[in-house]
Amino acid sequence: MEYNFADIEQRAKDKWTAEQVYKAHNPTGNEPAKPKCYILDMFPYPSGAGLHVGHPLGYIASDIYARYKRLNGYNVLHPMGFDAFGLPAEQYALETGQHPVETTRKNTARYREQLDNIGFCFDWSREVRTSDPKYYKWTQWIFLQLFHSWFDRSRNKVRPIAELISIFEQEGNIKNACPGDENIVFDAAAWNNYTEQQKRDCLMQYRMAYQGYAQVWWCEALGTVLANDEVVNGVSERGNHPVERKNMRQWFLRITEYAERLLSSLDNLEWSEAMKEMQRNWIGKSIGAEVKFKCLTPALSKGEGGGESSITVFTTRPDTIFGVDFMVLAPEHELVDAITTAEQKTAIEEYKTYVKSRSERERMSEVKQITGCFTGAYAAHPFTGQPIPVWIAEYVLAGYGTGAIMAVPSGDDRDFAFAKHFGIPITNIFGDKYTGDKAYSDKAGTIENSDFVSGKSIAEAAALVIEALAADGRGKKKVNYKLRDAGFSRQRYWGEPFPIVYVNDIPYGIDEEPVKDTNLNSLPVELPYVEGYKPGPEGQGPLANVNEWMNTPVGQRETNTMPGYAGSSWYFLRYMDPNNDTAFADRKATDYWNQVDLYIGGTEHAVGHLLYSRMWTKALYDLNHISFDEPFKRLLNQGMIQGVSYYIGSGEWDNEIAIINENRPPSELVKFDVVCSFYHRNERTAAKPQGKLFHAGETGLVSYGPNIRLKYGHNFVDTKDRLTKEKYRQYLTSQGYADDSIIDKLTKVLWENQLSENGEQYIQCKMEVEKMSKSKYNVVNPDDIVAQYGADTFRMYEMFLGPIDVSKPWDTKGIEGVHRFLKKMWRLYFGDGGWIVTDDAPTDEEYRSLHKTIKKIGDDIERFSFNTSVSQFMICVNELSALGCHKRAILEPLAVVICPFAPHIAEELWRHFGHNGSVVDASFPKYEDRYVTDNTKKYPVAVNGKTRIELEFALDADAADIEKAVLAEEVVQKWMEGRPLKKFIYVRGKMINVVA
RNA sequence: GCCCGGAUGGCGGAAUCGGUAGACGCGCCAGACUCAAAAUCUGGUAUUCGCAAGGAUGUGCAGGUUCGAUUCCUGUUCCGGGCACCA
Repeated sequence: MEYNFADIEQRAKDKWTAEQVYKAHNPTGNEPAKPKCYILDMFPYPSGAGLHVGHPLGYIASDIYARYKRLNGYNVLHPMGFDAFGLPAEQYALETGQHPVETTRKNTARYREQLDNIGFCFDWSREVRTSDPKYYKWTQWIFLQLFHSWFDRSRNKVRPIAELISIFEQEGNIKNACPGDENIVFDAAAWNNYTEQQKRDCLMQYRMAYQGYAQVWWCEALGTVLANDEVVNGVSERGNHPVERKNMRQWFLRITEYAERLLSSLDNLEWSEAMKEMQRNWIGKSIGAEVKFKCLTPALSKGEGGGESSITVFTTRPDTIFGVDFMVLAPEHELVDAITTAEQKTAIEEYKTYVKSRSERERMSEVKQITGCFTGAYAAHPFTGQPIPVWIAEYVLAGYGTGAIMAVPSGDDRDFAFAKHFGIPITNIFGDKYTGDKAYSDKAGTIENSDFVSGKSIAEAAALVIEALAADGRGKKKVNYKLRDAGFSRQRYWGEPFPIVYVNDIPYGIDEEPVKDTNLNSLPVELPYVEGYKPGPEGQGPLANVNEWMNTPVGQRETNTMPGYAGSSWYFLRYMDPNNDTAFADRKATDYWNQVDLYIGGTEHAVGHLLYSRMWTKALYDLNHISFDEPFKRLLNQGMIQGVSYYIGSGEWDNEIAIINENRPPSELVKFDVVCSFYHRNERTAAKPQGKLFHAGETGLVSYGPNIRLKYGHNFVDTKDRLTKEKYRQYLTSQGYADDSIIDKLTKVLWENQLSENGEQYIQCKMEVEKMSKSKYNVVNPDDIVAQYGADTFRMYEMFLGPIDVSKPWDTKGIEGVHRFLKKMWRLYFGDGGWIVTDDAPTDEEYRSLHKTIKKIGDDIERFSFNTSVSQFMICVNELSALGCHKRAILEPLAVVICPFAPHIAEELWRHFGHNGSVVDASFPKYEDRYVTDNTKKYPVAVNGKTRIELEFALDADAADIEKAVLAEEVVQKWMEGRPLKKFIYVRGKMINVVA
């Protein structure tokens, strides 16, 4: 009886669906108490390209873990859903004229089909989609909670804004400094005299969800704001139009208030150190000082305010203050215009224009080219009073620290390079340590040439400087975080609308006066269905075009929408109670399922999604909506599955210039045709003049590199990466080139001189590992693999490829081995005539094979080493086959052990063993110690570290006896070469080393 | 540029706590079965010297610690991910 995976898998799937075996139950109280286990995958964004074999990697891992936990008696929650709002769907809508609702529906259906094909144990009855109004109703609700709350620094938690208002009414903000603007200070009387507008403005500076200003990429030609992704080489990806940074009013989440808690509670999470480190670096806590430098600019001292103006800098090295030779402001710094002298005005304006065209990334990465501009202004050194020149430069970012730095060129590499470049004299404050060739940035030694801190260590000097500055209010100790508040507005259509209405230009939540009593007050605020998604006027989102939606009798609705991470910041809570219409989830459900026990996803979410989710969880915890303040107890990062691309080497097209034009006579431009279809948008091979990307049909000049991409080459090359003439013909046909003359033209340069062993002409292709993506023509669809080999083979092969957390290339060729293994396993159970399992008593050897496997699989699953599990199954089946074992006592437990990996075949075998229920509900077998421990060990015996012989001893043998036996050995004597024994090393169960 | 990873045969990888480097699989080579092919099975397969026995070398590169290093430390090269509006 053959291993007919198609039948087997269909039967298993039908059973699972019919009996709803994967439905997870929230406990009702009178059920037997099972420990819970919440296993979650990062839900996918349903793109139009469908799933490729890389996507399910993490899902298979979580599926194995979920099934294993269930076999071990846990109540398992393992849900799946879709992150369905986002930019790509809108982009696609703009290009094709299909509504995002439609494309999203189609794409999710396709994803669902592909996922179902693989046999996951997801409880689909709990599916969530972030773009479903029933879901985003609660995204909006949580936004309102954040809008209506503030962070109480003294209690280190978020509280309702109503409580802040009563504090203001009684004592002003004396005890609660304003996080949005430290200069806002008022007492109760002042507060009570504020107008409504003034009160709302003030509260906005406290809210966890607030409005402020942020720089965005503005594209005049497209009339829209662009994502970083849509800006390539300084121009818009669509149409190559110029772009610039523009300040716009935006919503933000005040995540910075949580910086310290986000940092400190990392210690309790079972995440990889690397992942925690990335979050720590992102939060970027640094301890230093804030120092005020008085401005010496005449223009300012004459200013109308009359008060002294000063530049505040943040520095992590207050000890180096006597080495300050110049100061640098971010070009966007608010003081720049005020302090710039008349002579420098033009130069400064020019420089600011240049900086507007630069991304933050470019500004931070640039080290070779040093740019900056002198403002003409000077500031006074806080101790010496010496004038210090004030510059602006792109390497200082407005968003970090105070947007201004004190530059110490003798102690900082970048300051040093800047000073050298602009010829600014450098003061040495490190004595002999500073040579003048480069900055001395080591944090060791003493500070010199520095007045009252000369001769002091760095720590002592820093403390003394801060003390001296603090004495008269010119500075103070300061903790700074790199973390910035999260921009929460998008000028887009396909996202959650804000539950905000502007009344007299003041934003109100729809649940508060004066909106509360109108018909606008109910959630969700539904996204209106519109035909077009063109940008609104003046950089507003498309919703600004929908007048009947935007304009209400009470006021105007907010026309921005929420960003992609809004819905994904809390979805793990919704799975616990997905259909609840009166709360985001019932408290009983969230108390029960609690934290996610295991969360699996890619490292690309290290600082975005994972940080925002943690913040939302903390806010909901502080406001007493849930009972835990960290969402993901344990995190596992899966690596990427990369694609394998094949290239045909060719000298002929090297550096050739051709004109792209589809209407040219075919006879002359055959080469170009072929090249173009191979090369389409492939930056590796078609150099893009002037940074341009070519789309089919565009016209321009292209020079070709020496490699041609063989699209989907894995379908054509043989095991030695060779492309035979026949396969090449097939390839051209698949690309729409049926004309043999093309082949002849290409033949001259492409074919190898020698024929293959089979006497065929061939091209030796070059294999390369790249990202698996549609644009690289190397994607492999899991559906094809499942159709050819079955889901069980696919699942096991994905795991067999390598460790879950590292990137590795997909190679379809290797799948045969796993498929052969399953067929071989099948033959333990079935002979030519059918079921051959007997009730014979197993031998000791058979028991050992089984029990070692049970132990290894359990251990491996617990440490997520799934690739070695697959190896162990192979070893076990090889052993049992060699022993001719067809015994129930061995094979029935084996079927259960393999169930997490290959659930379909396990279900089929379970049925043949006569069980009515599903194997999913079986129990994972327990191993017996006596079958997994050995009594003797073959020790490798080394002489001076080199293994020379293997000797077997009992594990409980006496050390002295072993030494005697080893030294008596002829081979050992030979390698000791007559030298006396210096040391005898014996590690029980490991090895023996004789040192002579 | 900064932060975080990774590098082991022709290929994917194993070696779980510093203790026999290359498990398992692919590919390749040889053989069995077959009219033939497929499927299946058996044996071999890091490099190198040697008929063999056996020896030498070998985990990106250069050092270090150790009786012993793929594993720990220092430096370095290359590759991948992230860098705040892709998700």
